[in-house]
Amino acid sequence: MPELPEVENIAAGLRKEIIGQGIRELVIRNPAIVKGSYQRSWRKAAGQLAGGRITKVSRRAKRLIIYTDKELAILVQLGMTGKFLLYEPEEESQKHVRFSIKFYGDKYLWYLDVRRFGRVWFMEGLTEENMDEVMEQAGLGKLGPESDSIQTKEFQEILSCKRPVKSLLLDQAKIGGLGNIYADESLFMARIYPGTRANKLNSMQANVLRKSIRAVIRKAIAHGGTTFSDFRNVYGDKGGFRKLLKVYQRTGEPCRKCKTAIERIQIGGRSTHFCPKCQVKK
DNA sequence: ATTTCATCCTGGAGGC
DNA sequence: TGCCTCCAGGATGAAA
Repeated sequence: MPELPEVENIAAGLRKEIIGQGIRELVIRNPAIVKGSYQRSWRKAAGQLAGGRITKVSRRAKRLIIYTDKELAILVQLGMTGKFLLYEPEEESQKHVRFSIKFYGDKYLWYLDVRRFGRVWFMEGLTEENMDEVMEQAGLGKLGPESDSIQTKEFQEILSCKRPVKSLLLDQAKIGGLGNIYADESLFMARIYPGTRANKLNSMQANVLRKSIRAVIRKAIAHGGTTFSDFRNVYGDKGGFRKLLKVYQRTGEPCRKCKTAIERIQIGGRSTHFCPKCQVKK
C-alpha cells in the first residue's frame, strides 16, 4: 500500500499529534511482526518504552521512524496494508490491531495491518545521521536516495544496467520510496515505455524521468496520497490523489492525453499500466 | 553479480 | 448463498 507520499502523510499527522506525548503503555498484540534484535525480547522493548516521551517522527523512503527519549526508536515498514490511526478505544473496535500505544492523557495510537506484511523494529542508537548504516546492521534492506531528490549524475549511474526501467524504479536499494502506483505514473509523465531497458535511455530521457518522479511524488504528497481501499491517514481520511491518476488501475480506460485505451502488462511480477501510444517502445 | 520468482497474508470483486 | 479465481500501495530469500 503505502509509498513515499502515503508514509509522508502519515508522518506529518503523527508529528502534529504525538510529539511530546508520554507513553503510558505499549501493547504488542501480534509479536510476530517484531523483527531485529528485539524479535524475541519484544516485552523488554515495550517495558523500556513505557514512561518515555515521543521526541520526533521522521521518514526514510517508505519507512516511518518514531523517536523517543528512551534510546529506543520505533521503526515501522507498513507493507501493503499497514496503517496508523488515532481514535479513542470507545469509538469503535477495529479489527487487525497489531500494536497500540496508550499515552498519558486521553490519546491512543493504533497500528493496524490486515495482511500482516508490515514489520516493526525497535532500534537502539538510531539518529538522522547514522540511520542508513544502523538500519542495514539491523538487517533491513539497503536504501537508495529519496526518490524526490535524486541528483542528475546519481540517477544516470542508477540507470546503468539492463533491467526494465520499471523494475529499477521499484528497487528500494536503488531508489527509495517509489512503489507500483508512482512508478507507473512517473513513467507515463516521462512518456517512457515501462519495459525499456534502463541503459537504453538517453541522457535527456533520464533527466525527464528524474524530474517526472519528483513532480509526481510532490504532487501526490500535496494531495494526501492515493487511496484504493486500505490507505488512510492517521485521522482515517482517504488520500485525494486517486482521481488524478493517469494510468495506474485505469486498464481499458481512455488515456487522458490521447484517448487510447490504457493497457496492463506484467513486469518483474508486478502489474504495470501504460498508454501504448504515449509511451512508445523503442 | 544480477535478476527473476515464489512466498508471506487477508479480503474484496466478479463469474458461475 | 456458496464456491471459485484473480487481484491488491511490498519485501525477501532462494534459485537461475
